[in-house]
Amino acid sequence: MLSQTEENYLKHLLHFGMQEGNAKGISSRQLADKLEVKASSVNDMLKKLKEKNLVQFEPYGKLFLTTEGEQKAVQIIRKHRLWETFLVNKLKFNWADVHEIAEQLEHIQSAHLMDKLDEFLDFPTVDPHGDPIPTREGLFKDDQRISLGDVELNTLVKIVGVKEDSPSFLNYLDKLKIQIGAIIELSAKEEFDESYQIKHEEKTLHVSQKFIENLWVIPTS
Amino acid sequence: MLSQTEENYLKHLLHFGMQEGNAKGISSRQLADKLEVKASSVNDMLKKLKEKNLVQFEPYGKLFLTTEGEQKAVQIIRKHRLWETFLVNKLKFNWADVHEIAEQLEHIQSAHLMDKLDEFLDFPTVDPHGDPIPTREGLFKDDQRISLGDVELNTLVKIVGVKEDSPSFLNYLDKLKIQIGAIIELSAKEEFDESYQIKHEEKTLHVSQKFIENLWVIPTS
DNA sequence: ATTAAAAGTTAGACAAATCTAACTTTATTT
DNA sequence: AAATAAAGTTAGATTTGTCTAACTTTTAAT
Ligand SMILES: [Mn+2]
Ligand SMILES: [Mn+2]
Ligand SMILES: [Mn+2]
Ligand SMILES: [Mn+2]
Repeated sequence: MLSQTEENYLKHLLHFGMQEGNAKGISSRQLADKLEVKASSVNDMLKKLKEKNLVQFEPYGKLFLTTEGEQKAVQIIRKHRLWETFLVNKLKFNWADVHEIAEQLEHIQSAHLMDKLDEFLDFPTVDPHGDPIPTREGLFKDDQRISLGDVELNTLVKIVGVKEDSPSFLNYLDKLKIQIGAIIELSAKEEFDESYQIKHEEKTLHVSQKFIENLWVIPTS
Repeated sequence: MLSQTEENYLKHLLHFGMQEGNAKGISSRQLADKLEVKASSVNDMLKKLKEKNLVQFEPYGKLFLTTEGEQKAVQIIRKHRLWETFLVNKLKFNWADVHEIAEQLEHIQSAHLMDKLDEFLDFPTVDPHGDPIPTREGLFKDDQRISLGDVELNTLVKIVGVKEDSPSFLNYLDKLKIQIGAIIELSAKEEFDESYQIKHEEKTLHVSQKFIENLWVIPTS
């Protein structure tokens, strides 16, 4: 059985897209920053995970999750998202407050519990932030969402999720009364500071590039 | 913040009735057996908990939980029992299967979560095994339950709980179709092997002394 | 092509929670 | 009271995950 720490390393590796064959392999440096430990700690842990056949790497070489490591990581993400869904849908938590608690709950060891919770939640496919919930078998429904940052001006889109679920961003969305499911239009770009105008329910809002890049959308036909 | 290990020590000390002023102070030997560690490990941990003002003890002397230690322990028990209630009432777990998972869930750190869960469960006062759930403030409703082992023959009683929530005992009760709330009568005792006859819904059952001592009951007037 | 910067690695140390083995104190027998 | 057993303590070792500080390799800049 994996320790919570080992699980966290695997999860972050998957979030960084470190699956086998994925070109944009990320540095252990960034992993260290993200996990808020020193690079040497990351190095020590990677050796340990390699020993357990969960990652693959050679000194000064490329780093990858093995299939086994990826599967483990996916299950942790599944648990994280199911718990977040529970907290919001059942316990009526604000969507900005659930991530921290889910960081703890994702390490509870009981496959049976997750099956029961999944059923109780009526088999949700996305979490409160619009992130897909993998199946029991570890499969993600393939999704067509794109970043609002990649959308042409004057296209109608539906917001389906957020990239980063930081409280500051989520609370900002709440303040603007923008929720998942909202239909918006990216109506203008201000070259000077790369800011944008978006239209939402008759109102026009003015937001930053960072803001629009943080939203997942799908075009509405 | 306390580690899970520290929390487990405190919880077990409370279960052993080690509150200040309680005469039946238990030995660290028994604590070691229960926690499945060596006596020396217990000794090390007790020193640490003493340092943190959670227990009080001198070498070769009596051992007690401080008020602070007791409060912490009560909160852990509260969390354990609320989670068990959630698992049975909401996720439809069998009452024999929840203890193990609650052992993990009791260590999740979020007072807000427990308040929300408490509300979601409609403020339960007892867990699925009939054990009282302390309030937010750490108070146990004082209870009149007594052991079925201490009941006179031919008294009608209502089963309100079980002492040990081991799967073997709980599954045995399921097999006998005896649930919490059942009205039974202790109808006869066999001197030879200290076994008993109990009446339950027209049927007469034959059970051991260990069995009846494991049930909490209240007399029905 | 050198040099400088960044990234990655190693050795040695530390705190937490555990252990074994030896020792001391207290309790129980005879 | 002396001997034996049980309980409790201590010292020193181990494992996990981290650190610092020094070192090596790779990448970027001049
Ligand atoms: Mn999250
Ligand atoms: Mn999420
Ligand atoms: Mn329990
Ligand atoms: Mn219980």
